[in-house]
Amino acid sequence: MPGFLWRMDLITRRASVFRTLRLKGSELSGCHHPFVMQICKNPGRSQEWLAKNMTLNKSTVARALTHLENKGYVRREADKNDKRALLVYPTERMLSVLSDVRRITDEWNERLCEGISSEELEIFSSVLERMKVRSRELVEEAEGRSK
Amino acid sequence: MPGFLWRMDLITRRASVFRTLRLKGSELSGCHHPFVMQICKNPGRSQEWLAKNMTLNKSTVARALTHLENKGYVRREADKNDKRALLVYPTERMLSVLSDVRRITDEWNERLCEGISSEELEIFSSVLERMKVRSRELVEEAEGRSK
DNA sequence: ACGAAACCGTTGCATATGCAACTATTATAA
DNA sequence: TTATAATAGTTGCATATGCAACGGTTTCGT
Repeated sequence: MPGFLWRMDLITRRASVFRTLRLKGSELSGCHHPFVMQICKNPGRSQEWLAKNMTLNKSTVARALTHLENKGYVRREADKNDKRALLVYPTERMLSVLSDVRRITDEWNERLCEGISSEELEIFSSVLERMKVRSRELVEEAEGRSK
Repeated sequence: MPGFLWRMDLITRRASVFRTLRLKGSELSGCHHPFVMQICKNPGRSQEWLAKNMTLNKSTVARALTHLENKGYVRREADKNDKRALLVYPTERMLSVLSDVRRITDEWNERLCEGISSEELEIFSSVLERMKVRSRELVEEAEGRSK
């Protein structure tokens, strides 16, 4: 029972610090890493889709993408079937930094798990996955209730 | 192996959204919750100690405490043994909102765990605790290396 | 004892993020 | 069909957070 919330919060913040330290000199800040991952894994999605799936405000997504577009990391195209939407695609440049992003996050994940048995990790991963799903439900419920 | 980092990041962000929604009308934002918890649990610590233990920049802590002090939630006293340090104490007002903060975070934690067996949660908690410790080591190592 | 280094807090500047209001487009319902 | 509601994106404003530089204090090495 003792506060999963605060412990995850701590670990997450430390992961962010770790990424930032590993990124000195890079043009991309640690905050852009999730965008690199999401956009490369899901090319051609709308900003709205990205905001929902990353649980970020759509204005945050819009501004991050403006920045990434100016730096040449993404391309945005109007959706032909829905003139409201902009579809986001990675450029070659973004694809070329994907491996760096992966390397840093993989290093974090691997070293974070040192000394933990694979059986434990298996269960941990399974629980984390269910919590991820559940967290989405809880937020949607809370959002619905507040309207 | 599949990205613990991003999943924890998502869950953590959703927890933040959840707290914010539950807080409509309150004077304290979701960002202040960790301060309430830490200061009530560890009264009389320095800002530096809080920054280290919350993995926040000391300027962030300083500003949050200025805000909380102005609103009457904390009291800061100069350390008699070290004129550099300010010791932070909760006021009655902060103690009176502690139960609300706990209620919101407890609700999140409990509902996040629905459908997960106590055996699994036991292991999850144990792994999370080790990751918390390890995350601190990794950040300290990365900080040392970057100097 | 003294000078250098480390430590603690503050402040200026920059970025990240959120909320609410707005525009334009699409979908729905009467 | 037309008015209304829902959706997608942008922008102004506010807050949260980080980094670096600074000033005062303490510690350490010589």
